[in-house]
Amino acid sequence: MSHLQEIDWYNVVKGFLNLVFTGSYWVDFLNRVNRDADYGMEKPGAKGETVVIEYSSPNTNKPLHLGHIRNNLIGYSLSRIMAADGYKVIKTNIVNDRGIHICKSMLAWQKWGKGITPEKAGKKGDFLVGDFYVRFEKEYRLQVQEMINRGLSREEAEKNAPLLLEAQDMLRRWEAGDPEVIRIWKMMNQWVYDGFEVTYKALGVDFDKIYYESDTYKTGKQIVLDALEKGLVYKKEDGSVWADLREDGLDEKLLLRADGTAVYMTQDLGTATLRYQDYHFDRHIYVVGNEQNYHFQVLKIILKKLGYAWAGRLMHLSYGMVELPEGKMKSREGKVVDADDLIAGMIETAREMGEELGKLDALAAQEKDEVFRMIGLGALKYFILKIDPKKNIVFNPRESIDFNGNTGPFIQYTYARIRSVFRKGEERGVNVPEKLTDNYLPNDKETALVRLLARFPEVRKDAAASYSPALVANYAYEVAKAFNQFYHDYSILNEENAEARNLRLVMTRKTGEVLYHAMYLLGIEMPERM
RNA sequence: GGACCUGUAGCUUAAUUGGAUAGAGCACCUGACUACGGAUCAGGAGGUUGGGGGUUCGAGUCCCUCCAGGUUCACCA
Repeated sequence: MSHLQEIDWYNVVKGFLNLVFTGSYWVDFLNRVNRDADYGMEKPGAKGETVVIEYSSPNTNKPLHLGHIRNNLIGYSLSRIMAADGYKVIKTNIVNDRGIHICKSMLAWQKWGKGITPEKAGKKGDFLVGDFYVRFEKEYRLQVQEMINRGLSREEAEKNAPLLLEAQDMLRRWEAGDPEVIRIWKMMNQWVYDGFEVTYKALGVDFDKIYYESDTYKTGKQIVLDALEKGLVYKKEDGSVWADLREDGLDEKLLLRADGTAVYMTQDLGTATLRYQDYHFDRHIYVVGNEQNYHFQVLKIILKKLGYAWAGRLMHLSYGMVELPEGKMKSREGKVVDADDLIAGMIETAREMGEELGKLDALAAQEKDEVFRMIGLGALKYFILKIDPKKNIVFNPRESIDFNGNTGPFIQYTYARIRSVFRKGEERGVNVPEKLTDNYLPNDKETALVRLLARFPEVRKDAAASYSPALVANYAYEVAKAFNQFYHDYSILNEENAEARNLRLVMTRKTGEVLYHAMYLLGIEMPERM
């Protein structure tokens, strides 16, 4: 033990061997990483493997809500974490633009819309379409109740309400290519896309490739028909097509309806195979809520049954639901935390707090807006991402999201402080040294910070291996906290001992870089001042 | 009913994957700048890790069982 010069001393407590690194070990570490501005980050693609990450996956019949925000943030963060782990990453989205849900909105618009458009209504298109979805649901409920009053059972009524039959008929006409149905469908979907675009942009997420269910279901149908020909799946008397999963301990699974139309599973079979053709991925991660665990279990089994060797490369990152204190969010009943509102509200809160602190009064209005936007979004994103993805979140809209403590703004603030130090340093002509000597060895607070910095690559790797942005978020907090503790007790620029000042300069710059990158991995921007 | 997930301080949560006295933040109380930024820092109080068994040197973590909550088992997506 004594011949290892990196070890200062050791002791044994309750069967544990404690090794304490020497101060010069940490000086060496800082010298090793000093000039590497991308310390801890791999080059995207360096690994030579491709990972496709699907997230967002909205239905086109309503605006995005808080649940989608969690999905998007996890997916986007994960894409950056995987890229920083050396993967080539393809960010992708499947738009569920087809199906009975959109037909419901279309039908309601046809019946009661009087030709209204987002322009005429002065409303975002996704909200307008969502209104008609709610309207359909309301009228449908009325019809059902009326039928029950006339003596039908609830089940019969729900199944045979004229509005539902009309919507189902519309879906059949859509799949048959009826020009009028297609026209309305295209028009209303476009309204929704335009609305989504605004939300995605506000949230700061994007995609490399977007798939549309209205395309992929055709591939899916073809796959099922081919499998039918090969005898891998079978047809029942009524003409519906099924896969038998009973030897896998599951049930039978419908793949095509009796009328030949596709179901959800059909299009996902198509989407997966199209993506494999497009990217020959080594891994494919679906960021989808845990309510679809069964779906993805079945998807993998069916693909395997159909002979696709890459079925084993599909992973489902199953995250928990976001609920309200009164229970699950329900779009149909309008009980949701709307994404646009939440984002705007966070930015507004950041503005109020910022104006009150008054630190940015010297900045132009536009610059201030930009900072408040970063802080509001930083608070929201960090709040969501610091929680283990697989846990459910209960979000109480009446309790505001914190800006102090273990929060995004705390970390942003720490970064702004660091930037401020270097701005001041430049004014005074202080430079960060190329190399440190070990004439000055780090004190306790400095050592605590540096050893945290040394853990960054490992934390980043763990986050990639376990698909967990939360690890990065909590790590960033620890670093920021350790820095603030050090910063409170010691001077950097004002330190008179040049050796000590140099070590602090190197360490502080590295802290700034690590915080910046860690937050980058979460998709959170860092302001130069706040 | 079957399958899967979750349960840690009033609230939000962490725990190096089986390791040391379960660690933070919010809220509550008490303190700290003529300093490079107080959205900060220091301290106090707050825990039978849902209950009970078991596995072993050692369990918040693994196994069994019960309790509570959630999801799913659709010719919805």
